[in-house]
Amino acid sequence: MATIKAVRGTRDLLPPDTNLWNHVEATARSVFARYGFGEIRTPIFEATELFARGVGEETDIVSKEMYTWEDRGRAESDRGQSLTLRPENTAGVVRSYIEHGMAETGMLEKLFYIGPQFRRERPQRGRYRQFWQIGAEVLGPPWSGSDSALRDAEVLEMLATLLNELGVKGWRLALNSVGSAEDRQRYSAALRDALAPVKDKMCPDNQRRAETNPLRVLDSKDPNDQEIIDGLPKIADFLSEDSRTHFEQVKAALDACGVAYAIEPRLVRGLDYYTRTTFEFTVPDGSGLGTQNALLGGGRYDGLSEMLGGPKTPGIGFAIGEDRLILTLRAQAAEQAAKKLDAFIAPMGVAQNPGALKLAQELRHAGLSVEVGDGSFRLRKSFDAADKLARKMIIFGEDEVTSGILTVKDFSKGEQEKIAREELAAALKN
RNA sequence: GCGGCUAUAGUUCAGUGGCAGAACGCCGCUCUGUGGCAGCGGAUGUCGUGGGUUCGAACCCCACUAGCCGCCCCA
Repeated sequence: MATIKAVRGTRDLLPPDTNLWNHVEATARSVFARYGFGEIRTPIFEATELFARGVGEETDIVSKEMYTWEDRGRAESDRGQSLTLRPENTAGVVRSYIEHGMAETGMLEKLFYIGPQFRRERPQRGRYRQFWQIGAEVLGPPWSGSDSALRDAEVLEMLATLLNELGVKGWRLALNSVGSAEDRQRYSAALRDALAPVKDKMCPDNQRRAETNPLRVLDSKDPNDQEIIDGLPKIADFLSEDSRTHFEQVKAALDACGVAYAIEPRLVRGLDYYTRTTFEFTVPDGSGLGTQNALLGGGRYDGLSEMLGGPKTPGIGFAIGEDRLILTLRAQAAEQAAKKLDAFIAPMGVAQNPGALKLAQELRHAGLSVEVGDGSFRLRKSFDAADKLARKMIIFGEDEVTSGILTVKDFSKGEQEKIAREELAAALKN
């Protein structure tokens, strides 16, 4: 009979890998807490319309990558509703913000999330159909200071701190401003005009983009088209006074904090809701990501709340590709020191099993990590198992029970000592 | 969604038309309370799935599925 396997583009995360996942998430939580972020958990599926309106009907994500189905509820109210597994989390967070009237506090909200997202793409290294994002959003009514450049810089500085604390090497921050929605509109029109006479000479992909989304032409990697692209109008020339000032303020604050960045006029992000500041953190070749070298991306989305029918709520946020972060850490890290248990108890004979379990209970209650072997194991087998799992092995046999003195082998030193049972927990902590 | 490469033991892989293999790992014994070394023995398996060619297919052909690499796009 055919065995059932994890569906394409999904995978199991197993120990010891999950240790690294937990480490990454714990570090992120710790950093976020220091910057005043609280955790939000939104549903894994939402009304399809949320993403259509928020992320943008024309984006690849919405037009061809979503897992969407029609609900079959009994109630008239939910029958036939179109639902979608979330392809990203920002729209859900903003929906929740509006729904719970968080704007009414007049305060800035700082929210972070960690969770799976779903996109139906061709799987590849660093790209899965169920993938994890660690993200955060800063949002609030305009009078909360949510549109201040200070917040952009704070978020970027926080990301630099997080990557450094995780030990990511060689990261690079690419920064750009795509301007307000109006700036973008004008720039897009200018690009279309500039491309019209020359697009026939470009590759088919770029010809298509010139029509549908001219900003994306800037991203093109096609070497033959670079000359044309270099000659296109620059976004910087289309920024309004406000947008320009805002961008300058972001840069000034980053300079003050010593966060290095590279201005990249061609950095255009694909989601429709981005305005003004956009950014991306990449890692160098050889960091385990292949061509998917974007570790995280984000930007400002001053109009998103209104697109979803909410009050004017400027915001800025980012999403880290946790799968990619893990790949990078694994590729960059020298041999990961395997986490070992504090002790392995080897009962000598099945008659000692109950007593061995009792000893394990005592040690575990004392805060130690302990595994128990089985009395049927030969001593040699116990040694083999213990050496793989634990730093020390406790021999638990008749002699030890009657004398109350336990034999403890320390694998790192290769030494063996006798320790009284009352002192065992304390001794194992060293 | 498009193109290329790949799929054999738990793992890494060899085998390119004639008995299904190696290394590591696993289990047992030498060796019933002192292992890791060594020696001996053992199990590894629908050769990704289905079909075709052939006296005979892991090997050649077709389809499918999955993985990897690139494109598109994105985290």
